Parts: sequence; C-alpha cells; structure tokens
Amino acid sequence: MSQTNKVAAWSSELNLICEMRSALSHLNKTEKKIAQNILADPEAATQKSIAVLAKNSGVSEPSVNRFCKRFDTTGFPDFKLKLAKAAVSGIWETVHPIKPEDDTGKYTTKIINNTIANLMAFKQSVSYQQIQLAVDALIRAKRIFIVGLGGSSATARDAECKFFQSGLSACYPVDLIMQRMVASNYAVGDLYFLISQTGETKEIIEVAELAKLNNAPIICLAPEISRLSRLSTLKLQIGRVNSLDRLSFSSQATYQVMLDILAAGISVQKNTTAGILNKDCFKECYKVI
Amino acid sequence: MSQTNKVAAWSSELNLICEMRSALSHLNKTEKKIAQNILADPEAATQKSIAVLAKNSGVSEPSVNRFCKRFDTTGFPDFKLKLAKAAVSGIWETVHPIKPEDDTGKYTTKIINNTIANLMAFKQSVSYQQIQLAVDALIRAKRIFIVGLGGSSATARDAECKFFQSGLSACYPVDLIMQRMVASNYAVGDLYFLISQTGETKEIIEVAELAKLNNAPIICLAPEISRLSRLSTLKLQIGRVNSLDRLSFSSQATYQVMLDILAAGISVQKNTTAGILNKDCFKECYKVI
DNA sequence: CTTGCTTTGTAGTAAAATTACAAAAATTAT
DNA sequence: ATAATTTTTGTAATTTTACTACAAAGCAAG
Repeated sequence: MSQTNKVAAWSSELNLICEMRSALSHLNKTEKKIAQNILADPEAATQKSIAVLAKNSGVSEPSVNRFCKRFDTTGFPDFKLKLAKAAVSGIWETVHPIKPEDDTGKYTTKIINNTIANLMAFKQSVSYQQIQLAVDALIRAKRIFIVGLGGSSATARDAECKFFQSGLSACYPVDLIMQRMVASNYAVGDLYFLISQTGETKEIIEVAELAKLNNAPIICLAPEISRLSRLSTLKLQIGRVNSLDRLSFSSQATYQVMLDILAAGISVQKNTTAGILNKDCFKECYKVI
Repeated sequence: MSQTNKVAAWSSELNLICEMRSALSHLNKTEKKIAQNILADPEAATQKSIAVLAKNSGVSEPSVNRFCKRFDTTGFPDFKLKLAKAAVSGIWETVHPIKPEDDTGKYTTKIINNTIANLMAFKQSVSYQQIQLAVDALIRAKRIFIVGLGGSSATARDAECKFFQSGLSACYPVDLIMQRMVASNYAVGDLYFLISQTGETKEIIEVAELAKLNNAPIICLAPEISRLSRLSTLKLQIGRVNSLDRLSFSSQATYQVMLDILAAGISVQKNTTAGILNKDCFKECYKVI
C-alpha cells in the first residue's frame, strides 16, 4: 500500500525512462537491480521477455512484474510498450556529442535528435504560469525593448519580428550605445526583454542594471541560475544549456520556440480581449516574408 | 516469396505507420482489412491482443501474425512495439492548430509538439549529399554573403554568427542597398547564402538575379518549389512550410537547426582538413555569448 | 475441368505472463 | 534480545497469448 502511494507520486505524464531515473533513489534493492538493468539499455530491454530480464537482473519473474505495475502500467507487456515509446530513437538518453569522425549523416541526425531532446526537456520544465505572466506584461507594455548580444542577437531580432507581427510595439536597438540609452531612459509603460544564453555577459547585465535603477520591469530569457535572471522581474527560464561543446547543438532553437509560444499567447489573448487594445498600427509594415 | 520481396521494398527505416499507409494499395483483401483496422487507431491497436485484433478485422489470428512478419518484424509483439514507437504522442500525424480558446498550457505544448513534428519530418527528408556539398562550398569560399529579409533576417544574422564561429568569413549586410551592392560586386571566391521562408520575396529574388548575372555560386535555404530555389546553384530545402496559420508554429526553428548542422559540418571537416585552410582570423572577435 | 500454386483458417503446441500462496527478510514491540 | 507482525521475495501452478504445422479453400493457367 505504502508502496503504491509512494509511486503514485512519481507517476506522471512524463516519459517512463525519466520516471525510472528519478525514482531510482527511492527504490529498494530488488527494484533498483531491475531499474538499473533496464536503464542500462532501455532499447534492448524492450526486446527481452520477462524471463530473461528477471534473470539478467538477478531477480524473479514476479518481481519484475510487480516492478512494472508500480510504474502505472497494467503489466510487463504494457510496460515494454511504454518503454519503447520513451526510448524512441534514443532521443532522451544523453545528448549525443559530435565527433570529428562523424560523417554527414551522423552529425546531421545527431544535431536534429539533440534539438528534439532539448525541446522535449523544455516541454517538461516549462512553466505555463510564467508564460502567462509574460504574455500579460508584453500586451500591457506600451513599448518593448529587446536586447540580446552575440549569439543571442539573432534571437533578439527574431523576438522583434514576432512581437511586431502580433501587433505589439517592439524595438531591438542593435548597438550597445543605443541599448544603454534605451535602458536608462525608462518611461512608464516600457518593458525590457533581455535575452542571453549564459545570463552572465557583462554588457547585458549592465543594461539590466541600468533598467533596474528606474525600477523598470524586466523579462529575461536566460538560464535559471544566472546574474541576469536575478536582476529580472519575470524569468523565462530555459533549462541550462547542456555543457557540451558548442557544436553538438545550440539551445537557440529552444529560445526561438519560446518566442513562438509568446507570440501565440499574445495573439490568442488579444483576440479574446479585442477592443481594449491599441490598433496594430505597425502590423502592416511587416508583411510576412 | 514474391510477397516477401514486394514488402522488402516498402520496409525502410521510416516509421511503421508511414510504411503501412504507403503499402496499403499493394495489399490484398485480408491484409488490407488488417491494415485499415490498425491505421484507424494505431495507438489503440498497440493495446490489443492478436486475438481481438483478428476478430475486429474479421480475419484469423495467423493472418495477423503473417501480416506482422511482412513488415519486417519478428512477430506480433515486435510489431506492436514498433507500432507504439511510430505512434508516439501522435506527433507525426497532423500538426495541431492553435485555437483562440486554447489556454496557456494548450498552446504551449501544441507549439512545442508542432516544432518537434517539423523537425522529425525534416530528419526524414533532409539530403545529406546537399549538406555535404554546401559545407564544401562554404569552406572553400573566401567570403560568404548572407541575405535574409523580414522574418528571415534573424536567421541570416544567426547564420553570420555561426559561420563566423566556425572560422569562416561571413557577412550579413543589413540594408537592402548594401545587399544589392554586395550582390553586384561579385569577386571570385565569393559565395551567396540566401535565406527565405517563401522563396518568393521580390527583394531577395532581385539579389539572386544580380548575383546570377556574374555566375556567382548561390546557396539557398528555401522551400523546394520556389523562384529563389530555381535561381540557386545549391538548394538546401526545408520541407514546405505547412500552410497553417502563422501562429501554430514557425518553421524557423528548422532553419536554425539546418544552420547548426552546417556549422557542425564545417567544424568537423576543417578539423580533418586542418592546415590547408586560412587561420580563423575572425574567430576571436566573436566569443560565445 | 483439372493440376499446381497461393492464400486463409483450424487445431494443436509452445511460450510467455500472471496469480496465489508460501517462505524469507525486515521491522516493531515487548 | 527475541517474539510477533508486516513487508518483501520467490516457487509453482494457472491462464493467457502467440506461434506452427497442416489442411482446406480459392485462384490461375493449361
């Protein structure tokens, strides 16, 4: 009984592999043996029968069966099915690093898989509430100033386009001096939208600090644990960039998807609240290209 | 025997659902009954036993078993496993449109799912050979000029950053006049990298035409069937943007991933061909931000 | 119409998973 | 520290599920 309850807490709509991994520390000896055996190669586990899996794990068949039922499945076959789904194309597992000897096909699929993995992780970690708050703030703002440097400059530009298309007044000042000017000339109704993949770049921190002097609202798109995040009023956190080499994938795609989400939110919400908002006076300037 | 061969042709690394669908027309009466029954609800089929599936389809159990084996599986359980993988979260199926009544959670997950679906489709359609050729051309080029307008300007900027980080000499002229200047002043060793989500924007076609006057090499990142594509020497095709509303997802993430892939290819290849290339003279200017 | 081939189904067999129950281990109270 | 109770694990039997061999039906060519 207590076991059933304990497990109910882990069970979720998340994928089985993640569940098993996070449950690992709460498991007892026998269960751990099974879990580790499966996690060592989930793909392979889906091909095994209960008998061989039990033997490999050094436990009895019913133990495996019970183990399965604890993970919100009807039995071993159902468990294997869910496991197979979770293991699809080894996407979850670890992020696959690009190696010098990889041929075109290899690194291509690796990068796509890594990006998908990143998006899936994002899906699980994203906070709807924060998005809701950000959408509200963006719609309410009279002017939105976007800043992103280096690798994030493209993302900043993207944000400008997307917010614009949704009928907001967004501006991305390209040079540093303009950025500082904008940050220090806060007027009521202004909103700063700061983007950084590290959240530690000196120049963007500076912008944030200038804005903060005037108690300006700051939304940041940055890793959770970062100086920029701490300076912001609203934090849109993108799971920390896996500390792999720059090549294996960029987390930028995830940032871009976050912008897509915000743009969708803005449009959806503006539709339902139509009338109380200003005309989309800039919308026509930017036809979809 | 003939059957086995026939099927061998369908079998591929693609997902089982696609295989079944494309095989549908080649199947005989009994097989078609089974296939249709499964395709009607693949997700549900994964939960059924061979007995109920046979009954539902109006055929015998061994017929189902034989059917499974024809699709490159060892038997019914294996078939169900592969089917489950193919049906994962209905991701492939259709793209989910955003509706005005969607709440934050709804549209958030929809957009992420749509983006993932897009990436998976991309994975299946991408041509390694074209990537290989593009990487070669990019590395060989003395100067790379990138152009993208409107929504693609962010992508262009991104390309500039990424190519730069890989040690190439890439430049993205921001204004239209500069773009035209660049296009009409082709020098040997130059390469034009043009980005467009429609491939039909007047201004970018113009740039392509100017470049073409000098027989300059043009790589384009655009839909397959488009004017820009026709004008280019090397086409990196991104599956046509699903003609859904702008909101439901942007294909930009896919474009960005393509850039990630090219950057990876460049770095990988430069490593193996080190020495015959110029120093990464610009690399230090752009530290990763 | 008959011969040879393919396709489908029936019945029996083998394998796999589940359940019931008993033994062992661990925990608690005395 | 030890007995009693609870929890956990394994053995053996049962049931379900999938597979195979073979026979019947359907189909095509001679």
